[in-house]
Amino acid sequence: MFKEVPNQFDFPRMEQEIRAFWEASNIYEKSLANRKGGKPFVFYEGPPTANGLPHPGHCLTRAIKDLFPRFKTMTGHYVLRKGGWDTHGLPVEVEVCKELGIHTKEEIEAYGVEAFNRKCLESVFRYTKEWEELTKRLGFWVNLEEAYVTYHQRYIESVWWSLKQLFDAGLLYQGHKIVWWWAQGGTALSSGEVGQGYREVDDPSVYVRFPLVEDDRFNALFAGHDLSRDRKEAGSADGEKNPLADARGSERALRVSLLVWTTTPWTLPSNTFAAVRKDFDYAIVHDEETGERLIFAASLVESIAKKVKKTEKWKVEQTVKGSALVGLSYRPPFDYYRKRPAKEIVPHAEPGIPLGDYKPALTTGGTDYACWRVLHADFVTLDSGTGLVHEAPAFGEVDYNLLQEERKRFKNPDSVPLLCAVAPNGKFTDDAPAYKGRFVKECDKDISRDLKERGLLLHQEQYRHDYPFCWRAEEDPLIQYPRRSWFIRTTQFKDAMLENNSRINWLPDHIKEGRFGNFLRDNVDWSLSRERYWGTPLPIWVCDACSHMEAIDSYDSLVAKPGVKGLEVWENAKKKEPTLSDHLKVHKPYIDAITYACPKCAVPSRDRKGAGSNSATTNPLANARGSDARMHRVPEVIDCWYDSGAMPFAQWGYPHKNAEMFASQFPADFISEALDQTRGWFYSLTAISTLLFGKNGVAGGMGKRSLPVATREEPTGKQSLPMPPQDYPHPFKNCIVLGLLMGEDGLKMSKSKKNYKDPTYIFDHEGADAMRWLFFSGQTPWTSIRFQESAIAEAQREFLIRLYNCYSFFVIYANIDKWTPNPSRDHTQSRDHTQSRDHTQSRDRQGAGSSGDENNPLADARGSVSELDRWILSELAQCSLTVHDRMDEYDNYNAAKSLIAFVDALSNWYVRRSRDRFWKSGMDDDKSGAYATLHECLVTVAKLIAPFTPFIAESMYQNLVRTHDAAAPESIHLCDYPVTATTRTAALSRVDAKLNEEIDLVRQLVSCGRAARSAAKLRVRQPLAAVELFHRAADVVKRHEAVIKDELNIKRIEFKDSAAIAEYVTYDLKPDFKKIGPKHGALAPKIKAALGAMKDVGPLVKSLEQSATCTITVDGKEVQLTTDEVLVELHAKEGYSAERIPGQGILVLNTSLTPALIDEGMARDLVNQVQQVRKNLNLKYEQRIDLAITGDADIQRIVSSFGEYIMGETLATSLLTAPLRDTQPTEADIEGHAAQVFVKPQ
RNA sequence: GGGCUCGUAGCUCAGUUGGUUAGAGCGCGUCCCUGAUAAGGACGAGGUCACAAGUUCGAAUCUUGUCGGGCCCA
Repeated sequence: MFKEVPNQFDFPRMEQEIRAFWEASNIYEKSLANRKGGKPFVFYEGPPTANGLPHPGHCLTRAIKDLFPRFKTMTGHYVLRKGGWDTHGLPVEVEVCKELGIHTKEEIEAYGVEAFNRKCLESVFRYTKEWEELTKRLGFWVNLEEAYVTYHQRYIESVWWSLKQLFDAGLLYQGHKIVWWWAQGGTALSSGEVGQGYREVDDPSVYVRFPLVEDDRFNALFAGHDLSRDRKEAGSADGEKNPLADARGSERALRVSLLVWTTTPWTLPSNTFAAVRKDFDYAIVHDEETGERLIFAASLVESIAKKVKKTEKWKVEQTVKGSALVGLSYRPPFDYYRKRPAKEIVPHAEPGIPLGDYKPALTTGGTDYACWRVLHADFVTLDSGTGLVHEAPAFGEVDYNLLQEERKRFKNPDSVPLLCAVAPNGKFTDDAPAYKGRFVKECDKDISRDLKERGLLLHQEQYRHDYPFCWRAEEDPLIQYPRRSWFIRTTQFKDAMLENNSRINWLPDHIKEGRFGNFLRDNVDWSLSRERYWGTPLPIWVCDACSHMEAIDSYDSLVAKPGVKGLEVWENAKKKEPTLSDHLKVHKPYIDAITYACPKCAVPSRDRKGAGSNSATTNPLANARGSDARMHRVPEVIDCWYDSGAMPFAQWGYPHKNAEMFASQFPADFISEALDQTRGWFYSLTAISTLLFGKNGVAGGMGKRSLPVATREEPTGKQSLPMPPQDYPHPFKNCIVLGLLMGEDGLKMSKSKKNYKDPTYIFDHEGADAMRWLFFSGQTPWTSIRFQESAIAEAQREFLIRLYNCYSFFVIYANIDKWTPNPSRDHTQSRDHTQSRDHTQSRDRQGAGSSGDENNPLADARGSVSELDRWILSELAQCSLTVHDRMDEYDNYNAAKSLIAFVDALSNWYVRRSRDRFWKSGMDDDKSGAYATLHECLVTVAKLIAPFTPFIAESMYQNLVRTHDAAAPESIHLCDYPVTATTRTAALSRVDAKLNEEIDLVRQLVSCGRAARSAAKLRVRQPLAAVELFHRAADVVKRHEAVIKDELNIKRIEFKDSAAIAEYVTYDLKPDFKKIGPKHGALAPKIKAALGAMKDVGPLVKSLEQSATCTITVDGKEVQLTTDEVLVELHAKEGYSAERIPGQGILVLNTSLTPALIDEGMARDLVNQVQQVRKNLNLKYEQRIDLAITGDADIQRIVSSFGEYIMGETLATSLLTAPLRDTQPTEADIEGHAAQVFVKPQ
């Protein structure tokens, strides 16, 4: 017996029971052990942070992360699923700060970094329980017990190792990064924080003259202009001597100025360049009044002339492209830097030259001014300003990038200085003596006044725009400001990363060239360091005397350094509080306390040449003799994205341990995260892997084979470290980029709006399977969908409940008939791998399952004579193949569609058509064939959906298989998938494509028949004499005549030939554009029109039928069309209950009724009424009854003539036409005749 | 401001290398069926495929622009 399946099915409760079973029986562990030795399928878990509660979005990622590993496991792969947690970073610090009620770095330091980081450690696992519960209820199988944790010492040491590789290869360097800086608080703000603080304000907006300097370029540009005459005029207007004239340039040139616009006057003292766009048009405007010439964007001349009331005086003398301006040299608005000796600003500059005249060497030969030139920049626009942009690279990120680009032109990039007259506290430094000590924003007005007095200010106005302020000190404007920062030279690997990317299978594929590809093409060096507290400490130690630097790759190697000191800080803390996590010792502040002797300073100076930078042989005593210079760690921690991107090796502690494990689990076959991770995890994985293990990678690339071992100071193991594969792609081959989940209202999910249901609520109401099924089947995974409870319930109805109904139907009748499956069925078919160890449970049955045919225990199903059985099994085989093939391509959406279509066919055709077979009494071959077939379908579908909806699949399997076969695998998740790579061919042979096509046609034909009935308003219970049918595939229809008659409740099908059908139909001819389009071109629509305009297409149809061609006249030309170029459509003539059947056919309903047919219809109505009564009485399906029906003479007649039929259908053992005693009758209306139905259970 | 992406029926989503009649489910309406009943079936209404221009014999599909949503970066 099968376990009864309740009508009121409780999915959530079933799921909890299944989960308990899995946990009690260690099914997940067994599913791994079962595949040990199988081909590995490598999955990487992108670590979530557990310091916040999981939300529905995490359900989607965790569901898809579960789907493919389960599928791969069932197809024979060994799929390790190591969990992971991301535990570092600003979000954690922010949480702790909230808890402590503090904000700033000063407050954190006042609280104590030691105590603060301990708080962070406590905080990161605050919601672990919730995460674990979510993971388990969702059915996500992942090893959380051995999850990697980014703050663990072992993990951090792997990260250190990788950073040391980069450092030693010169890929880790210090530079500047322009950050949004809260000057009063002395801290940088994250982009999220900056975003919160934007406010609309009025700032001064100034139009400033940058007078040009006379040089070759200037003279070339102004060769045709007579500037001397203007000088005289100008001289008389402005005074005798131009105060700006000096060595560089002449007064002649100073009469021509660039017109530059800015809303931050305070950045002008630090001006370094002016930027134009090469392809814009610039006007040289001559002021006929003053004689001066201004250069700015041609399209803005009119509007700016209006502003300064020069519409009459300004004349455009010439228009040039921006490219003609590039290279021009100008006089900056302030002299502070220009007049200072270059050597003060650029240490390697030769002495005695002012910065204004400093011309360092170019890589291409020759020299150029270091500062105050016109450059090209893409970001210049004409939306506002003058088309000429003032560049102070210290105070803008794009401006800084421009500086970096410019530096590349010079032999020594540092020749171009980063001018910054502002201190970190937001006040001017000595570099701008006039404003020294004043907050920059407060100097705007004075700067404008100064410019005006010196004749440099053309115009000034107020400009309203959005500007960020500090979110915790609303009156403090933020400024962009350069900070020292550590960078990884990722740009050097840009091409390698692009090559790597080109091999990755991205889903959807536009990510490859779109979002991710663009990001790689625009790659800038990775800003690695963070001036924070809770993170992986940057493992670089610097000598306080000579600035020598070393990277450290493990705690042990640090401790082994000569003259190491400061270990006691950690030891004392641990002594004081023995429960302190040992992982903290590699964190701030303990790690910062550790110092050691500088190996360079330690050696007498004459020997220094010989001392390598990472020499471990230096005599530790040398320090005492030579110097007391100490190596201190730099204060920064690293970007936590680096942590997560290092997980391919760091999760195993590689290379300090687990080298083989790493080698066997690299690269990943499959990862998946949401779209917002493109520049996060996807990038950090790709960048780190390419730099370390790519073709020119520093830790495994070609020509660097020794690194993993050689850099270790004390190789502990004797085994050599296996090299990771270098072939791209790595570290992941396939990546599904998920869409983002929106709330019920289509907007971003937000706790305060309460626009989404909590995952737990869904688990309790609809269940995890329902949610998973929606994710997998509702849309492609990269579609951003609304997370709506109703959608989950709907997906559940459409598939899970329909499947459940089939399952329930089977169990009900199989139990009634005491039918049991043949237990010799094999559920573990074959292995994808040959070297597998014995699989004792089913070893002896292996042969039967693997070939999948004659000897197969399914023989009783497959050998069935019933066409219906053969058909559904063929459809089952087709569906299994499709699901396998789609899943193999990571296409869960179309796999699910195929499953939906199959269950629809099973439910709405197979089960419905088979009812009589199950209901008849006794047991014959047909009936047992039907049971075996339905059982086979249900078990196979359960296996097919096991990766999708693992709970209901398990529930069905346990009941359908395990109750009768104790030798079958303990869980469905230990079974083989119905189709695997090795059984694919066998599965293919089980598909009878012709039969599938035929039944498909029959189903369509029946559907048309129903439509015809519906149009004639004839209920299906009313039998009809005949339909008249014309169809090209009449032979197919004839083969399935009985089915069609039964489905349509008709007595006869009359087949008509094409001559007779003309009576019912008209023809419509249409061209097949796909065929005639390329052939006839512009004539195609005219052919259509010509065909449509013909009054009688009969001759054409006849011609097509006889000779497969026909000829029509279009535009006076004869055009020949062949059969496959013309679509012949049939239309029923008015007055017939007729329907057109796809595939060229027509069906006409004969609607005339005879008394006999009416009687039969009423008999069926009576049966229906009796069944209704049975149901109301809650009778068991197999309950026998005594039946009586009373009514008028017509009813009496029908009961007596159809008595046997009625008794058979209603399981009545007697049928009377007089009331039954002690039984309440049920009144029934049979086509207007009153009847009373008496039902008495026996 | 830049990059990417989406915009198709009341709702949620499909739509294969451009082919002239754009689909599914839900919802709605009418009807049917019901010994699977938290079902099932048929039919119907509902779409200027965001808008505009262009390429083409032909555009939901390709190109450009505009508008709107989203993500990422500024």
